[in-house]
Amino acid sequence: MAQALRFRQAPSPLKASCHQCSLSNLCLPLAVQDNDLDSLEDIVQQGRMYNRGEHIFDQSTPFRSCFAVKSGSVKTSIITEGGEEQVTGFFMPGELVGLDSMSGESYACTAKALERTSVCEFPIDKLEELTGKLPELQHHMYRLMSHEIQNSHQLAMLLSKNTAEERIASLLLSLSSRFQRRRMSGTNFSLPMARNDIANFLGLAVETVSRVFTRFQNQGIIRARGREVELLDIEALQLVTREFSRQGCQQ
Amino acid sequence: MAQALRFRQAPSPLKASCHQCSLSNLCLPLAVQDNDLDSLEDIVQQGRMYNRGEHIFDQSTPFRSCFAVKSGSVKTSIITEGGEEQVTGFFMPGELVGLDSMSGESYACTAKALERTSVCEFPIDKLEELTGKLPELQHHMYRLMSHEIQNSHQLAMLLSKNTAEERIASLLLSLSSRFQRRRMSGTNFSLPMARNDIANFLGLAVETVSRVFTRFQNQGIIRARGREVELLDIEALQLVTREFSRQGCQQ
DNA sequence: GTAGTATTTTGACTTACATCAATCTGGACG
DNA sequence: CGTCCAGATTGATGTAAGTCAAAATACTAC
Repeated sequence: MAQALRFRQAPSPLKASCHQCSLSNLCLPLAVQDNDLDSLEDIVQQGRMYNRGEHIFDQSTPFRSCFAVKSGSVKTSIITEGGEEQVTGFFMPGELVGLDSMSGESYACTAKALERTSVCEFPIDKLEELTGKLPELQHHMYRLMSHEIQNSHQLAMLLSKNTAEERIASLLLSLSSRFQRRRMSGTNFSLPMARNDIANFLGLAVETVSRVFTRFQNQGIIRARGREVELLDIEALQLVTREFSRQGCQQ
Repeated sequence: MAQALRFRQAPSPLKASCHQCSLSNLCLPLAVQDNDLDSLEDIVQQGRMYNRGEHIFDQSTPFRSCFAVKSGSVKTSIITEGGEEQVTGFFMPGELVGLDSMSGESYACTAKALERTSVCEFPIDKLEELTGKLPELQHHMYRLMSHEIQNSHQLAMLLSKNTAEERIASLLLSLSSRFQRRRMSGTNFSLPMARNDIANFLGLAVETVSRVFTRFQNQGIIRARGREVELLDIEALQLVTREFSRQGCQQ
């Protein structure tokens, strides 16, 4: 009952408990010593719940905070002047959203909840202050941002060099390993995003995504019904993603 | 004469002078107060000169340092297992190379001098230590990395949504503004990279790049002879890059 | 349940760019 | 000053994936 009452006042800054969080081995707490965890808790704010489709922030929002996904999932995308959308990433529990926005006044992208989602908020000024005091946390931030650059380069590579099948196989494998990190099934999961988002992210048309899904299904590599996906043959998927480089080798 | 002697011993760690560097308003010194500049100088090492084609580091090199381009220019690329190359960026004087490598033991990419190039080396452990002491420098590092993520997202967008003409126009405009930042001509410059690198970076075939260059030339938008480029009509180029979004608007 | 809308799938046709092949520079070097 | 060879250009042809159109399926809300 007391619990319920606490959640009612969610929009107001509510201290989160990293100590008790099941994601503490994935999220920022991963980088700090137990005795420093308190100082991290001091700056975290328990964010509110977002329903599917709600914006956590968009490109017109002044940049104040980074957000760690606590439950659910988030899609980030850039909206061009012409209204075109480019999905730049999907974020799952334990992952940090907003690292691409630390160089401007406003957020560099729009973040939207793909399902019912909760986040923890890290006000950037407090976070920077803290990373100045905790070298391991600073180091971890550098690592996270660096990793984000690598991810993005990887995506660019996928977009410029790989076929539709290779791109989709890569995405499925990426999702698989991220589910596994959270001790969930890596072969049997529910896609948090629509086909449309997948298509946009991978630089394909929806129709193409759909066709590849059915092709994979016919080949017995996956089983897909709507957003429910089962990876029947992970090795075959891995083979698909490497098909390209293997051919490059032969020449 | 004394000068000449100093440069002879270049390979050994030689303290660089940020105070006297003409790039101090672009590079890391930009972020530090005058009275803290000494501590930055203390950790910088004057790197050696690299001839065109020489590797500054590659994916097998253990990650130790970030490098600021002092003169010349650098190309970074990822080499896949299959030997395929994906160019991930071009770096000009004042820009920092290696930010994508801060999350692993080895460099995440290979950096190659596109012409005769000199760099300043920032050992990462010393740099992290220093950013822990100088909040503005830490802030600047976050900004740089964040900007790198944005750049990369921008590239992904270009690759997944834009035509060959739009991609090339974007690259030309990006180079133009980067030359201008260094108080050089933004309309009349020499491309540091080969057509091949442009093609690879933009996810195109060399032939396509070549064709677009001649098309632009026939339209009177640019004048190009080999690597020498003159932007005759910047507005037209900007128009090309926005062509796409404008059409998106009309629908 | 049923109506209504959004998402996904399937099929027919088109297109921008890749690929293949040949020719044309232009700078390095003896 | 010609020889060489990597890089750049130009042309002809093929194809993966986009676009358009329509049907099928999944959600939502009343």
